[in-house]
Amino acid sequence: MPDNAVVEGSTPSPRPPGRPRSPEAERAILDATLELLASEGFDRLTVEGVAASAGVGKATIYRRWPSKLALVLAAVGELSAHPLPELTTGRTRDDLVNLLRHIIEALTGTIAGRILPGLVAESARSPELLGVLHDFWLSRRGLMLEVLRQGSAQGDLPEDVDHELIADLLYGPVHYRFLISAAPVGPPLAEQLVDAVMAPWDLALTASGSPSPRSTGKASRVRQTKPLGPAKKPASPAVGPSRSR
Amino acid sequence: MPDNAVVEGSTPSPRPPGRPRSPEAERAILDATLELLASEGFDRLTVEGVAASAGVGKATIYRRWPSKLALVLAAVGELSAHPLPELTTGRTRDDLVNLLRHIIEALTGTIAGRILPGLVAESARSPELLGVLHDFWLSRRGLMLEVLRQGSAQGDLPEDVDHELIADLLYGPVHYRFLISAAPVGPPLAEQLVDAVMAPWDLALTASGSPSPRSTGKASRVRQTKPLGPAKKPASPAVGPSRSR
DNA sequence: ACGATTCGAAACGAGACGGTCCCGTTTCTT
DNA sequence: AAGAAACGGGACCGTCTCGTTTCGAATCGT
Repeated sequence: MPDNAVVEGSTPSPRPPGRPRSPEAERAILDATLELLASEGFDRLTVEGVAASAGVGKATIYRRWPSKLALVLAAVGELSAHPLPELTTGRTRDDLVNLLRHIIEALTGTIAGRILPGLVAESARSPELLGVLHDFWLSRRGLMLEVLRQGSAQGDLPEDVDHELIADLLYGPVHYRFLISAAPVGPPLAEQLVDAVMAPWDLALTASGSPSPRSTGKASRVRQTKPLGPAKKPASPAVGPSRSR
Repeated sequence: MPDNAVVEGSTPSPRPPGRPRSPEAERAILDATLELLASEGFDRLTVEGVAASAGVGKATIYRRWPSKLALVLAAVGELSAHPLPELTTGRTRDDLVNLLRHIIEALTGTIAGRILPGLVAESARSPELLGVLHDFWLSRRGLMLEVLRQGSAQGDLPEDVDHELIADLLYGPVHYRFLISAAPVGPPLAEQLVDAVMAPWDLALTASGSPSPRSTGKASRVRQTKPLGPAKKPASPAVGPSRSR
């Protein structure tokens, strides 16, 4: 009978007696879980390691989450609550670039990116984890699809284009370079991709006689697609911070 | 210096005494390793499991490979030796579609696709595994880059286009859908991607002054994409992307 | 002040794993 | 025929991990 945990929200205020659970401990546990998830991966992550890294006892963890999987799900679920980018500048190209920059920043600049590879592997085996990850992706992808629809409505993109395919055309290379190829992934990639996908359509649209007032000015801007990527820098985030024993 | 396994063939004929190692056992071990790698992932794969699944004693495994990692590396390395697609039809679009179909088939129809997620996670932690995987990708990607260069030379693609970026535009969505999104990945995706990337360029090229008219209507389905002039001889002298360590 | 409940720390049993070793048997070379 | 090495099978060891339990101290509401 170890659980019967916290069921707040609907109940008024039962005010359970005794010492309340420490919010700091909870934060430390979740943060340590994410950190170890990034450095060790799901399989190599151990509850003892989380406890030691968070400076808490193992019992403190098991008092809150019944298993390692539940703990990881809670920690990863927190990532989905991260703020989504503000956009809606109205200009299709800029919105797409911002959206891509945002995901690139998330991949290369936050823990989410370091956790992703391990989660991809585990999600193939755990439906619950797959669901949590899917929420994360769908919330991002939804915005892009909205921008694409808006772009079609504004004449920046053809109307009959497959928005899902365009979204994959933009998101795919980012994740491909990040996960599989060791090619560098940086903010310039966002513009390169958007230009590569939009610029030819722009030319085709303007040339085929459907001039939209906005696309004309933009075509000139888009005209100069980024020159070839100059160099490749070794992106090796390999870190081996904590060697336990 | 992972293994140093059987290096026969070059040596004259020392003829080691005793019973030779069984080739069947070696095959069974490697096959079982790939199968368990697919179903369990790297971390959950156990040498005992491989031995049991292969109908072999554990010692038989350790007699050949010194560690679990070496065994996995050998098994994965075998995948890199898989045959690459015959292409060089000379028609850029068809070559690209074939190339994409080939990788889609490899992902969805062979063990390679089932072991990929787990390997992606582990490769972030094991440089050796990363190298083996990289050989696998580079051998494929090299072919695509060659087709793209040929396409630029034939006028099917702009000359100043970033071939690396185009390759990522084609390969990225495939792996993105396969690994992250749960979207279906099937042979039709190959044509969709190639058309989405090439068709607008086609229109842009024709509209920007190329005298050869073709595919006037909607560009979403560019069926017949014949090269402009007489098909230039492919002149692909011994396509040799053979990366061998 | 008091009891309830938390806290960090430590230990526990059960089980899995990697890797080694030994067994009796089989298959090869000399 | 003899020896050498590989074979499948399994016992074994040290280590690790999980999840539970116990402990004294700290902290809260009443």
